[in-house]
Amino acid sequence: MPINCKNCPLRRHELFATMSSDDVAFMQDMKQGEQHVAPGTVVFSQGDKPDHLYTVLEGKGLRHKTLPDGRRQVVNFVMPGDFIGLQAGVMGEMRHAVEATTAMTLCIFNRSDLWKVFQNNPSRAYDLTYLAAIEEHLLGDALSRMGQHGARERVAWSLHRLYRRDVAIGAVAGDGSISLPFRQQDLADALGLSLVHTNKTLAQLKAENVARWERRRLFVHQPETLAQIGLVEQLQPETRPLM
Amino acid sequence: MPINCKNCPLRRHELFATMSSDDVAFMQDMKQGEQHVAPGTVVFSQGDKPDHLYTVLEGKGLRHKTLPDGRRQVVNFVMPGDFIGLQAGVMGEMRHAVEATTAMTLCIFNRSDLWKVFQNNPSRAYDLTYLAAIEEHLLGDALSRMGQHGARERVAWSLHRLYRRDVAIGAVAGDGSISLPFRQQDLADALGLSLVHTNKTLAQLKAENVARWERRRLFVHQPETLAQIGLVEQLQPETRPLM
DNA sequence: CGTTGTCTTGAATTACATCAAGAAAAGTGG
DNA sequence: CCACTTTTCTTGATGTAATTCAAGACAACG
Repeated sequence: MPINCKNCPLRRHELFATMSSDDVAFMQDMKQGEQHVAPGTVVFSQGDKPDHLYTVLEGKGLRHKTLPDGRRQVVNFVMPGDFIGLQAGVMGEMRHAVEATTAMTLCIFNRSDLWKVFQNNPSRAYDLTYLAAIEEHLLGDALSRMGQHGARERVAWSLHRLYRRDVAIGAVAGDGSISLPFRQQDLADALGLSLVHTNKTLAQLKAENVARWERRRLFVHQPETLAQIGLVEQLQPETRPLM
Repeated sequence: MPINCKNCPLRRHELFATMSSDDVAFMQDMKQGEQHVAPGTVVFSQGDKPDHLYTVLEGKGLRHKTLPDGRRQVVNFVMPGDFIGLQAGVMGEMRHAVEATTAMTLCIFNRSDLWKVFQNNPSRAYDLTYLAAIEEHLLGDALSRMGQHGARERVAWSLHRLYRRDVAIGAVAGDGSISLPFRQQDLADALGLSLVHTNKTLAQLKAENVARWERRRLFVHQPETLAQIGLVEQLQPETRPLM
């Protein structure tokens, strides 16, 4: 029994921009159902021209690019509320892969309906552009970190970002930890670091009692120390559209 | 005397997707005029909430981010045909600065008209999303290069990309060179390298007679050697919307 | 023609990668 | 539930690509 958009639990969080009830109804109408995928499932492959686009309702995953020489860059981590496949929807094909790390629940949309959004619902069309712009902004940020900062800053920055996002959707356990179901190799591939060096940097943050990542869970003991190390600027809480 | 969109010289190039004459008329109607800016002009500052958006008709520039610690990341190079300010248009404020390196001619649009595009012209609205998606793709690519490759690969990749783009718009001089009016420091900041190392890498490519960059002009003597070094995959010629 | 910005080159230093090998988890099948 | 295998994590030692420092040459500019 799929969730009704009106009651979508994600919508409650402040992270997501409020929608008019018309827009909610519109989305409900476009929603084709839900899909559950197992951990490790490749939702999109690089080069895919998929028929469906998805909003992530539950679970976490990775976006990554495979380069001509076989190396892998993790472009982003996929979190609940993310809309995936827009790039292919608009450009024709996926330029990166999306892989589920945990089990995921996906809200299904038809790619062919994308055009109808632009024709019939300007405000939702605007939100699609908004989403693409946010993605661009996030990547620009990541690029800057990679280009200008060292391993310690990068690791702290990345952990901080993952933590903030989960806090924003209330995905914090009683012990204050969040789910971080990735391998150190994934973080290394995201930050352009070697596995070994990533490991040593994480060990350092742990020894300083700033943050501890083990058993697929991240404990941030000193959030703003982490922010300091990661050179995170004071940012007004951002909101983003939810499709 | 501003250019009429119908006769816009940029539109002729295959790089840019063809537009219906209705869309051309629509753009013409939105066009507020043209602006000429001198080299060094800051078109947008980071944090700006500008009233205007622009299409670059002539000239080149830089998009860059200033980080909390003062370091600078060049996020992209701005070329004729690029649409700038969309991020602020949709997100409210610029997350990076845009600076003219040469004199530039800009086609002016009102930010307040952006919403009208979504309301009245679905196909142009779609193109805006397309542009944002392309930007995202380019940044993802850049991120991958930075994360996974060494200085030689990065420099070659970047030069190749700049070269390809200018070839696509026919901006190649009789001697086969293109205009590359940046400092080595700018390239270094784009690639996350030090000025010194960037310089030495360029010197190496020059010694190998692959490419030579001097006096603000780039000569690519061996395009596909450059592509090889830069690990550029065979890509079908992409087209992009022109606003 | 001096002043300033950009480029160039060499030498010293360092942050990070690579190599190697063992320890701890996490799966897998009986 | 326990052996067995595989994956992931951890740590030390060594190597190297790229940074930083320093100083001079060249261009551009007023």
